[in-house]
Amino acid sequence: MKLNDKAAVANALKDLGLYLQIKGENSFKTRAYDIASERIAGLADDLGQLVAENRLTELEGVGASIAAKITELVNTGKLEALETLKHEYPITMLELLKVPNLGPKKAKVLFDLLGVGSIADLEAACKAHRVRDLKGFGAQTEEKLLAGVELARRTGTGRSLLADVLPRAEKLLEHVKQAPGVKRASLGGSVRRMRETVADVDIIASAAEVQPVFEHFVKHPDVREIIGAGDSKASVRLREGDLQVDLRVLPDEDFATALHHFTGSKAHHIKLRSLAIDQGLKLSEWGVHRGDQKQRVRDEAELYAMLGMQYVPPELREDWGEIEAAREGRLPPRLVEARDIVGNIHSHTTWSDGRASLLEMAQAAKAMGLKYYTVTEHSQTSSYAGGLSLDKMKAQWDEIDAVNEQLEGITLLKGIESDILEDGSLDYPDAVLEKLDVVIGSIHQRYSQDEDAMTRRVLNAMENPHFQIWGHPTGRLINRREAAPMRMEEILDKAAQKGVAIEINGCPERLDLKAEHVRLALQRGLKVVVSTDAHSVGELHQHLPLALATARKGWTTAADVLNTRSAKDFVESLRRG
DNA sequence: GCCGTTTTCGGCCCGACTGTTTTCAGTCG
Repeated sequence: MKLNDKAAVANALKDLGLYLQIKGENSFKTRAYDIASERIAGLADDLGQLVAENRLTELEGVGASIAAKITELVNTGKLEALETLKHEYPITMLELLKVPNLGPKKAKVLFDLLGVGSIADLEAACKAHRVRDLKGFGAQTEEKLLAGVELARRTGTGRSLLADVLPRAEKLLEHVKQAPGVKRASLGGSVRRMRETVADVDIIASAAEVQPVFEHFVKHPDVREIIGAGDSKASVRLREGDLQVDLRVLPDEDFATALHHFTGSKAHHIKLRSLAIDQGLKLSEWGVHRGDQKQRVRDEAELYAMLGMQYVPPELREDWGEIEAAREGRLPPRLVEARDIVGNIHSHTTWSDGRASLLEMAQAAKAMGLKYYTVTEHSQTSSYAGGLSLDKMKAQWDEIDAVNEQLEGITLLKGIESDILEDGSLDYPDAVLEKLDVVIGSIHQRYSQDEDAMTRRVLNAMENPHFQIWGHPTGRLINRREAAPMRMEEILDKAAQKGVAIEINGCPERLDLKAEHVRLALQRGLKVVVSTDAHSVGELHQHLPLALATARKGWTTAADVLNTRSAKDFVESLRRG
């Protein structure tokens, strides 16, 4: 069996690393599997091709040994070393590591001495008080592990949608800014890096005195319990969703380096610190030191300048090549920002499955300062979503004309979100499509097609000269539905050849294309649209920042985005051939 | 296990917090 699935290969390597940790392997060895796993997960190239051409070891962090394991995985679908370990331990062994405060060392002791090989085993052992007498454990640890069992069960994957967390995090940040003596405060961690899912919230603040800030922080009504508190860090859990929030408070002179440290990512930092060492510097949350001499760092820009590289925006700090690019001056000078966006792309009204009228949506877009608004209802095959028949579409054109008459300062563009049918054809005759300003083509059903069929379906659609924007390309729903199987590189090559633009859809659970794929598209010279796919006025506001965040994370500049252009330029640049 | 313009062997990012200890190991980010 062939396994050309980056996520599956990355997971196998990660699991292998975890098993080796439990076995007590050298931590640098287990980390090597971790690094390789992340490298594969974020890989731009086609994995099958790298294997076929024997080029895996060209990847940083992949040597002969791991290359052989990846090759085995891709060619056979299995990994002997991992299968052996899976037989050595219960199948549920790795789930134990999801319990807070239980790492590989303690898990090994629990398994070796008590036979604990699952969360259920752990619960039973704790309740029978068999854990507290083990060396290195105690009554408090036993209680913590028992509480951790509850938490691990409740939180499932443990990662929430960015959109669910971001507003709550911003609210807490505002609260922290109000605390006595706070000079500067910012979000950090994966929320600041705009990861599509996040596990917790980090807030970093500067103040002369720490305790008053902590006391103010934990009084927020959203805080359910205090998990821990030291000299510089307080951790709490929120009432809703068990979300953990860590607050660090430091002297203002340490703010920049602390913010940088707690923004991460871990991989970005590990590489950056190695670079610092090469330059005789030591980098940590407590600052930059040359010998015993602490260097003054006022902000993050100064930190990167000190290391002789371009400033790296938080969204880019993933070790996806940004450090090398920053050293060589190849980072985009400025990523796209909210102020660059002048048109709303992709939206639904009560004509199909939206919840606001055309006029209401247009007025809201105008109030946001936008200059144009594309009307793109569902097409006739999506009857479940109120897709427009030909007659209805023509009737809507009259209303669009009327609203255009009525509203000053914003232009409505006539468009459609056409289904890409099973064979790749669009949902209306060419004679209708050619009358529209904007045609988005999206897949809405028959996700079960295999990779070949799905790839052919999209390639066929791109042959249609009226197909202008590929809408929510992979159809994934984060934490709910996998991306449709397709050969993304091949399709993006075709899109580049045909002049099809790619949507970056800002629905919280779509964020589709995702950032890694956005980079692939940009590398091929493709243009993107930053879109809301809004079904209500609220979603116009909520989705745009999420689409922008995804675009930025994919290294997008204003010049790459078509809806930074005037309505006239926008429509003209969509026209093909 | 990976890596290399002082090295093909001997390093590998760094520190806070906690609970267990009586100087430290494990976990976490």
